[in-house]
Amino acid sequence: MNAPLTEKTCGFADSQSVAAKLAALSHPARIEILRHLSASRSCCCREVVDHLDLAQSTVSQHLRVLVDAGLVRYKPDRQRSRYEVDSDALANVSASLAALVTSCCSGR
Amino acid sequence: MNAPLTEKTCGFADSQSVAAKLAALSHPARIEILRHLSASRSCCCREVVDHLDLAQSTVSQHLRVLVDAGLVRYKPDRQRSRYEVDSDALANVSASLAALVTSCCSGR
DNA sequence: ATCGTTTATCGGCGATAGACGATGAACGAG
DNA sequence: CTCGTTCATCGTCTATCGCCGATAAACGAT
Repeated sequence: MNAPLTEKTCGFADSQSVAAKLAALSHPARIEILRHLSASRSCCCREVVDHLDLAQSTVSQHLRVLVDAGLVRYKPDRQRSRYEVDSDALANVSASLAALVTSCCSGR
Repeated sequence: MNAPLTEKTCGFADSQSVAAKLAALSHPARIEILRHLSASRSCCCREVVDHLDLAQSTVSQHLRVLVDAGLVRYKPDRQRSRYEVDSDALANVSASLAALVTSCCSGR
């Protein structure tokens, strides 16, 4: 965990922000997109569209959700768009959830 | 991690089921409820209502979402309802997310 | 200059989420 | 038995989600 957590490991981000990040992950298509982004090098929208069997506009929206949540980085590149997973941010979400779970388990 | 994962650590639950569990966690009120459940001993609906400043019906619905997702156990007790966090299930979700994150990070 | 490709965004549609109040069932206490 | 408490469920309303097709902008290639 190299990303500096704004909260201590045993502390919490507020429910609001944790929920927001998890919401971005709470859709099968977006999880699939994340997997594909991390596995692929190209990371353009089109490629995801081919992989996913959804309309291009729909995929673009899903990507936007991930970007807005800060889980995916976006960089326009010619007529392509480069999307890539923000590993640190992702690790952060996972850590937040883990912290929540830990506190729930240790509390009993 | 004492819960036996049905998939290998490096494998995945399908996106669908992971997404469903995360969806249950993707609301501030439900996260708050989880925290309260784990911190409190009583775990009845009323107490959560007092803690949360939401209508009783709304809280009941949130609890139902958590129960349906398998993250909270429900047991009727007299006129009360006992809700308690299913630590194993919660740990499982966390592990699934961690596995996803790990694979995304290791892939690059 | 004119295509073809890629992409983001808009508008619309149906479905679902989230909130509430009202209601009735269950139950303890009096 | 009756009253108060607790709870789940129902019906309703509004907002948002998820999806699509259409469109326009950006850009490379011809």
